[in-house]
This record gives sequence, C-alpha cells and structure tokens, in this order.
Amino acid sequence: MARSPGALPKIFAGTHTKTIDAKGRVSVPPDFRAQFDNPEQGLFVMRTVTGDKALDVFEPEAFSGFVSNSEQVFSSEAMDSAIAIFGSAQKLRLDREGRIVLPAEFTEFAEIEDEAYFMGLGRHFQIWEPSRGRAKREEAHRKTTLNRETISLPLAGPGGKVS
Amino acid sequence: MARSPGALPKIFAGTHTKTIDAKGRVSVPPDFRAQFDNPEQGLFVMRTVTGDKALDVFEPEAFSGFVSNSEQVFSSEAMDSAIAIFGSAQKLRLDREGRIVLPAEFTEFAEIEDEAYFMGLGRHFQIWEPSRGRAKREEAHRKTTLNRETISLPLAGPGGKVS
DNA sequence: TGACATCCCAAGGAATCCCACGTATTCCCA
DNA sequence: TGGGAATACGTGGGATTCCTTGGGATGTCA
Repeated sequence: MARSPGALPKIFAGTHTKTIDAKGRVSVPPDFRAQFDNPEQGLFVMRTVTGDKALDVFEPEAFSGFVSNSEQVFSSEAMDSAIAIFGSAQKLRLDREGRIVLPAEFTEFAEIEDEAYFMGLGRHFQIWEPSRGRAKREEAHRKTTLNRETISLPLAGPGGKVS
Repeated sequence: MARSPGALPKIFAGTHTKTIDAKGRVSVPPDFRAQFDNPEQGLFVMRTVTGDKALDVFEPEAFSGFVSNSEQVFSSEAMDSAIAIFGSAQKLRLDREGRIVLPAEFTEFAEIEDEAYFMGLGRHFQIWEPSRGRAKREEAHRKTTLNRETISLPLAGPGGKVS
C-alpha cells in the first residue's frame, strides 16, 4: 500500500497499558490501530531477540521484510535466524473492536498476566509486562542521556525523509 | 505464479503440535493451509540436509524452484544435491480435512512417533519430533539473541529497501 | 478374494466472531 | 467557561463457525 507522496510515515509512539480480559483479549491502543494500513490483515507477533522478555509486533508488510533475508534454506546460520524469527512468530487477527488474543506461548515468554504494556518504537511496537516495560523505558532513557555524545541519533529534519 | 504488485508474500510462521492418529494421519495447521495456493496439489516433503532430524515441507510451486538450480546434471556435485533433494522428496496429498499421512521413511528419519511439531520458516515449514523441535527452537533463539549484532536483521521495516 | 490405503461423512468441542451496553472523552454551543 | 450532547472506546456475553477426531465406505493392488 503505497503512501501518497508527501504523506508522513507512520510512527508508533508512546506507551499504553491495557487490561487482558477473561478470554485473553487485549485492546490494541487506538493510536496504534490508526497507523495500520490494513487492520483486517492482522499483525505478526514474535519474541524479541534482544534478550528481553518482550514481544515485537509488526504489520504484515513490515514483517515480510524478514523473508527475503532467509532464502538460503540449507545454511545452518540462516536456519537459526529463520527459526528464531518465523518459528516464534504468529499472525494474530484483530476483532471488530480492535482486540487481539495473545497465545499462551507469548504471555508465558513475556511473563504477562492480566495487563499488557504497549510501547511504540517507531516502525513497530512492543508488548511488555507493565512493570518490566516501565523499568526498561526508564533505563533506556537514563542510558541514552548518559551516552548522548557518543551515539548518533538521526534527528534529521523534515528533509531526511525515508527513501 | 506472479503475485499482484503490492500483495503480501505468504509467510509460514509459528509452531504447532499435532497428534498423529491410529491411521498415521496428521492435521496440517490451519494457519499453514490458509497459505497454500493450491491445496489440492499436495505438498513436497523431504529430509533436511542441515544435519537435523527434521523434514522440510514445500508447496509444489516453491519446490519446483530446486529444479532450475540443478540444471548441471553432469557435475557430480549437482548430482549429489539432486539425489539428496529429489531422491528423498515425496509428494503428499491432503484429504478433505487437511490431513497428510507421513510415510514410514520420514517418521523414522525424524524419529516421530505419535506427535508432529510443525515449525514455520517463512517460505516453507518443517516437521519435527516435538521435544527435538522445541529444543531446536530454543537454541536458535538463544544463538540469534547472542549474534544479533553481527547478523543483519531488517528491523528497519518496509521503508528500508523495498521502496 | 483378501488386505491395505485412501477418501468421505458425521459429531463433539473449542476458538472466534459479532452484537449490545456502560463508560469516558471530546467537541460544540450557549 | 461551563454544560450538554455526540462520538469513541472498553467490556462482557452469546451465537456461530471452524477445527479436530473418529469411524465407515470405497477403490486398489497383491
């Protein structure tokens, strides 16, 4: 779905805490839903590979970017990343109210119980157990403050648009 | 089979454990079946060549890609690959309920008994003996977490290279 | 003709979808 | 600036669909 020229790229930003009901359903934050190109095509959820107990969530279009990189079916290295990515990912559909059901596999991995913490990360977002997610956010803010001189943040202005 | 421009590529993702009944039948996960272009054309199953005790499963369309890659019939290397791939591959049909019967040759190779562990890998998927498959997945996740800095994960999203 | 494999049909269970209500927020107008 | 109304959001439950599992019937090969 090509964006019209000049339009702003989608951005997932901010954090939202949502409760999980008895059936395991969670409302995806409206702010995030508004960014989806095709809400009816669902979302891909996977366990992060950063060592955190969190879940990465992508739109299908973004997630499909992983496919091209794993063409070499018979290389063990490519196999490992393919298993880590696709083996742990699942496509979730949203109901009419914009809710998803997190499979037990994911809630167990992220140690999520009755609340989910949504955290926007620009092109995609994550889901955390609330206290863990909040702690991560504070820590990241502290680290970035300390290292601000050495890391390069592409804070380019409106001129630096995405390809 | 050219996909219409802009359409999303099919993706096999996630893992599913399925029981094998007394007749040797296994339900292919609905998530996977939904991806098939032509379910009535069956699937190609082969033993992996990665050293794992697992089975690779392809759609006919994807599997036919191996044919062009093995044109040089008279090189001994190509011969070996051709034998490894086509010699061990078998076409399986799905019944009306989406079940397949795994020939003894395959269940013996993968040491599968009464349960099959389906693991999506993007363009195709694999079948494992459950405990072995789960272990593989955990190991792959661990390795990928450790090596995430050196391997290229296109976390950039759609803006990255596919304009 | 017998044994085996494959196909077809039926029923139970579980997950999903859809609809309706209560609440909170926002927008508009006085 | 305050109040009222309309909209959007969250929540819960009921109904429907899908999936799984098992068994029987048909066709095939030895």
